[in-house]
Amino acid sequence: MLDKNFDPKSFENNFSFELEASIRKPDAEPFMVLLPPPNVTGSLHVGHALCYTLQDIIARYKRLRGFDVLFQPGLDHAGIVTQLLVEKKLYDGGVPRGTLTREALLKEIWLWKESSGGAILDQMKILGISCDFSGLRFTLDEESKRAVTKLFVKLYNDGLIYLGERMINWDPAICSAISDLEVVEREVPGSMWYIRYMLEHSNNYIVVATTRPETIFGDVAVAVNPSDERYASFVGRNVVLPLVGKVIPIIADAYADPSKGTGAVKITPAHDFNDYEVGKRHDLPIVDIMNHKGELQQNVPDMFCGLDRLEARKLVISLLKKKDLLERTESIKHILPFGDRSGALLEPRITKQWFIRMEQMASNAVSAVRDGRVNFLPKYWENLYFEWLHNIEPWCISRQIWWGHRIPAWYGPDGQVFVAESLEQAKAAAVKFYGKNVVHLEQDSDVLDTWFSSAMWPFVTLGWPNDSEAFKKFYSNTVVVTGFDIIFFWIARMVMFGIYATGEIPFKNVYIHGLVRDEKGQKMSKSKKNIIDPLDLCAKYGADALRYTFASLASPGRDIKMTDKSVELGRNFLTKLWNVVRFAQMNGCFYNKEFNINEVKNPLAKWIIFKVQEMVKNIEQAIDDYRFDEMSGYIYHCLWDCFCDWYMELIKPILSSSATAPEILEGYDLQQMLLKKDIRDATAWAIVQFVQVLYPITPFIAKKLCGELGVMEITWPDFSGIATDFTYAVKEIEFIREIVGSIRSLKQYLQIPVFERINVQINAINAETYELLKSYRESVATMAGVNLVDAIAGEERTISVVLNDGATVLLGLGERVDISREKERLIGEIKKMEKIRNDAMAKLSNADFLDKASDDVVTEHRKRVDVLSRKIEKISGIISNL
RNA sequence: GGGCGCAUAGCUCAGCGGUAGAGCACUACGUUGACAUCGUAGUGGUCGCAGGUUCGAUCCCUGCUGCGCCCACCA
Repeated sequence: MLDKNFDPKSFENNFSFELEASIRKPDAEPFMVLLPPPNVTGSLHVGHALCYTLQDIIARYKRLRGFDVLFQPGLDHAGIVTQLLVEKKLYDGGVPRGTLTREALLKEIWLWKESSGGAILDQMKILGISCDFSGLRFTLDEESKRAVTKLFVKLYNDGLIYLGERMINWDPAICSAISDLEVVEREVPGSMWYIRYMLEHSNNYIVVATTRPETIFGDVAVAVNPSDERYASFVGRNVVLPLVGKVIPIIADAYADPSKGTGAVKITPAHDFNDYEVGKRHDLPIVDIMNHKGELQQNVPDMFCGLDRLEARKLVISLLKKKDLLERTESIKHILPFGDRSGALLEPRITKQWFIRMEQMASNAVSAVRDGRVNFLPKYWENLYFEWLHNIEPWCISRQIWWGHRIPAWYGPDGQVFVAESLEQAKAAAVKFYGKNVVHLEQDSDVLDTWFSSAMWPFVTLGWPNDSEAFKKFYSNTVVVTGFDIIFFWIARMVMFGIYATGEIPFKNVYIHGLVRDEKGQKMSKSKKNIIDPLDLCAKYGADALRYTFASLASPGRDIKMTDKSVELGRNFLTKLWNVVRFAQMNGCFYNKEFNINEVKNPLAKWIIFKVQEMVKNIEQAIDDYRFDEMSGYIYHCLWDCFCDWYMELIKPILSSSATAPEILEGYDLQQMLLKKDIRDATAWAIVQFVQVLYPITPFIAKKLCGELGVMEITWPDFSGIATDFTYAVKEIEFIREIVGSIRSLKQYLQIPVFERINVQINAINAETYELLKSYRESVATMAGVNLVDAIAGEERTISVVLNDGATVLLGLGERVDISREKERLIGEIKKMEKIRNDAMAKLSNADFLDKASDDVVTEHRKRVDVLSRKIEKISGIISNL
């Protein structure tokens, strides 16, 4: 028997889903849920919890529907994040950064990975994510390494990967190049300094505005706009670079914007993206003044050597002031680039890096979505995808760190590069190239951007480049669920690499869920201290309640504002479920495998079967549309509103009737007994259906209740072979609901105490309805809190309700009826009805409406007018009799 | 500067060319043998604004306003 208190903790820990997740069905249709591998350093935050829950719902649902579901977990080695984390730990333990050799550091990172990496996997189990953990993959495992090397070499041989010397975003904290996507821009306070650049051989000067005075040592020109008349006479002359004394030209270039600063801009090709382009146009020298840590190093006066750029800035300003070359300073707010991982202010730098040419792959990726092979949900996210792919830049894939896939390129003594799958192959290529044996080849020290291997995830996890069975079966038959923030980082790159490497798209559907925000709609962040920990919520409300809440709130395209309290939605619902099952149990409703829907006679049972069937149909549609909110909503309303509030209430008199078991048959009404058995079976049956459709969303309680009910295996409801016509039963119950509802409503309106069971007489419109009422007498009386009588005594005052079919409900009120108030109420009723009726009548008298509106709509309006007219007429009659 | 999304009850959000919905909150009553994590009945909305299309617009179109986001620029 279920406990009186619903306590998820009492059973959630007892269930593990690894086994069922690992079951393969070789002959079944394949379906893959592509789980975004969390960082090996990660722990479960609320965004993961949402994302994984939605995927798990799909995976479990598809399993129930008979698919061979592959839901494979993995971990991402997360190059920069992980290396920074371990270096920090080492630093805290007294090992300064940069003191370990490559091998030693990698050993430390692997040790850390084995001991404390992947904690998130256990947290996923608490949430009930049904991955096949036996198939766990890592983006840096041996198979991935082989695959990454293979793909790199293929890209290189196809001329898509190249080594180039270009300006890139450099992170001086990590001392590595990063890709454009890893740059985050933030507005920060700063200064604009107006500096005098003296004209050569003159006392005249030109004022240049800059936010980066320390780069003055890298200046190679001052640019003005060719159409800027203020400076027309300056073009072609030279200025003396302040603090340096070097002479540089004033050039005319359209890049200089007369409306910005003073209209004259210093050109520092080594340290600014735009200046780099200007320098190329004017064939200017590149004067690099910084090292990899962002310190001024070369081409600067001695006193600046070794100073950090920000320190150098202060010194430059003070010196300029001394020399009276600083005209003025302005405080401004400006947007500067920072590294997304390190948070450091980035430096544009010209370095040698590996790049991938993206145009062709991007164009193929665009086509895949354009022609519908890959679908975004909601569809509008494809705009973002297209926008990025249309303006795509070469992808800088080399990183100057050690934790990651080492670039399979080797250099000969003269710097000649050999890209190959192994040192042996590189050597062979070198021998061929040099025409003799090479003593030593040096492997490129860089590793690949983490996203390079992530982009291969859909096929690497299936065994690519081997021609595996898994690959043939599952590849492309896939959905991926993720947040919009990694559409560029991951989704677009998977499509590009997928098509390039395999010729096929990696997945069919991309479901983009919303962001989980705090109650004010703010992003959760450590600094704002508004983080909600999903594990706390699991501990407080249970994993199922959290999962159910996520499903309910997951409306497409909407962010989710969430607080602890939101989870009460799920908790309350599951409490309701728990209690109704307990009640059924108390009344001897246990799952009967022999229960045959086609043999059900009782209208109540028929009604609930119909409602459940309708619910299941709706759920199936909802989940096909990825409408998790609708899916949970259908279950919620069917269980709570139909099953608990009506069905269970209506059957109570039957369940509590004395008819019990065949062995004490004697003396009891056989009809009653059979009816009771029917109702018990139907009740248990309905509960089992609820539990089954809830299983994808709330697997723990589903398992628990199935155990209680004696259900061996959870399957999806199957309504094939049902020959029952439910129409009449549905009509019956709707009629009963209307009667009970109207009596309740009136009783409260009249402020009649709940415990006072007034007499009620129902005037049926025909014999059929009369019979119907007889069989629901007890239920109606209990639910409405009244005595049903055949006739209310003549002297008693009554008031009436007219039902939709014309039947009348008379409430006997003794002497209490306030006639004028009652008149008022009825007139109010009529007014409401008249408004609706007149609206409909107006439409029906409109020739255009009759002509152009669909037949269904016209018929419906006619019916509306009929029903309302009849009711209005009856009520008018009642009024005039008062 | 370019683009995307959102605007519906006090709050959080569904919905949709044909009588405006849910949950929470609120009000009244209720502890009746499943459930107070509950029940019953209510209150509450000219569906952001202005035009247009349509027999009919909260829904479709255009413009505007407000909020959020993405990309680009930023001497």
